[in-house]
Amino acid sequence: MQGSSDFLLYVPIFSELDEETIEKIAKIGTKRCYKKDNIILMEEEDGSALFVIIDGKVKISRTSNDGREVILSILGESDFFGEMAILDGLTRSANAIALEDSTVFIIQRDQFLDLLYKHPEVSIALLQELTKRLRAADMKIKALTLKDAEGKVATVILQIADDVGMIRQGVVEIEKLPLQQDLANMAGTSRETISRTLHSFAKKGLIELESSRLRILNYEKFKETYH
Amino acid sequence: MQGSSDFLLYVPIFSELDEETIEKIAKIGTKRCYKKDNIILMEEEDGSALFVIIDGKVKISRTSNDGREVILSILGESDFFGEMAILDGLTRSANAIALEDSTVFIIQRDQFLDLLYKHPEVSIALLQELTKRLRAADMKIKALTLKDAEGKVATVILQIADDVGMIRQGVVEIEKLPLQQDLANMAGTSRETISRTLHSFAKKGLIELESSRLRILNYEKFKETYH
DNA sequence: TTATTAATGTGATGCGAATCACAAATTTTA
DNA sequence: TAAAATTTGTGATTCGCATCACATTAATAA
Repeated sequence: MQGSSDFLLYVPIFSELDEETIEKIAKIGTKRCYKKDNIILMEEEDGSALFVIIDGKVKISRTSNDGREVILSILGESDFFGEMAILDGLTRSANAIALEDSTVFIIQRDQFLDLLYKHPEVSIALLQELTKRLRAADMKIKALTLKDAEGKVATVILQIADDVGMIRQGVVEIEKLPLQQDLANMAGTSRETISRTLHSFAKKGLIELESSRLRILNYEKFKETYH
Repeated sequence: MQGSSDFLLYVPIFSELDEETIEKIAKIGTKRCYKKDNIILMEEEDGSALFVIIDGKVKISRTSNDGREVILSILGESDFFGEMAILDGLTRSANAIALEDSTVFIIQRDQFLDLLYKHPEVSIALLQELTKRLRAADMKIKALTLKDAEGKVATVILQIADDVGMIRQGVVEIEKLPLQQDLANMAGTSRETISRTLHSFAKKGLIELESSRLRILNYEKFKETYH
């Protein structure tokens, strides 16, 4: 059945595999749908699997005892998660919640480990992906440590732009900016500060806001100013 | 020459390899010494290699334009660094500076990549190590985002305890606590706050301080309180 | 040992941003 | 399309902690 496993081709860690292997992977996994706001997996839960997002958006977060939340990342189509628990066998350290109705492809731990042993190129690709995430995490730590609220907000905007921004002649557009509360949970500031800062950026002519659309008017300059 | 490559046995990513392969690795790399405070590698520098610490301590940090520093980690014997630039080919994102006179073992990029392809078990072990680092990074992001100064300091102390703490009947001892300024750069607070917070912990009976030695009197309770 | 430099302790002050409070606007649903 | 529920905007207030300033102690060099 041609096309049924196409989505796997766009997953970075599988993209180097030949068609036959991709088909095989498609068979060992299962698809599953999650409604908006539903929990895909929970902190401290064990039993592990790799989740590949076929369609939708998923929020990866950690929460404190008193219920406050840090959003570590927002993942979209062909991103994956759940690999950490598979690799080190420890319990999960984060939650995954569907931000919109989402479909995910699930590969169980053993099958995935098997894949790693049989196809070293998957390991290498996975190493590259983890490296990318580690770089992003280090950047975030730097921002949280050294920057003021304005700088933190800018860093989050840039991160989202890198993830889902559309570039059109120097202008980067984010179609559906997350809610201010979510931005706050990503930036480590308050919701009110997000509101004030975005408007201050707009006043300075750095960005343009209309409803949930955000345009970075001069991406290079913005990056330069707040990198 | 027996013993010359012993240090490689304790490096997690090599520990699964047979003696012969270890010997081979020992031959393709070179040793190098760095005096205290010397730069081992610099941000934005390219040309990559894997560095394994044979002896000493190395500080991995990032700096802002105005010279302020975030310490991402402090590494010791048989830890390694430099793998990110190797894996994704991008320029370095951090500095490495010798905190004391240190000896490192250097494997050039190509040789290391070769090793990864020929020995999948190295890849898997490396994946585990990167996962561990990612977990630590996520924890730090959570602490920086959600916790107050006290919580941040506690998190750093716990991290150091995990890295180099000696356990003796429920008491965890850190022999050589980093300087307050370095602790501040790790915790994302000021030097003064480190001083005040440590004394406040001591007053509460949570820790004991004597010169550069720190004892966490009730590790479990401390972890519980500030986790 | 003494002199010099580095690291730490601790009060006083000020500022950035969290929090509170509520109005306005937008989105959802009935 | 109106009503209800979210989400956003924006002032006023509070508070944590960075910063400043300097004394004290510890480490290093002379």
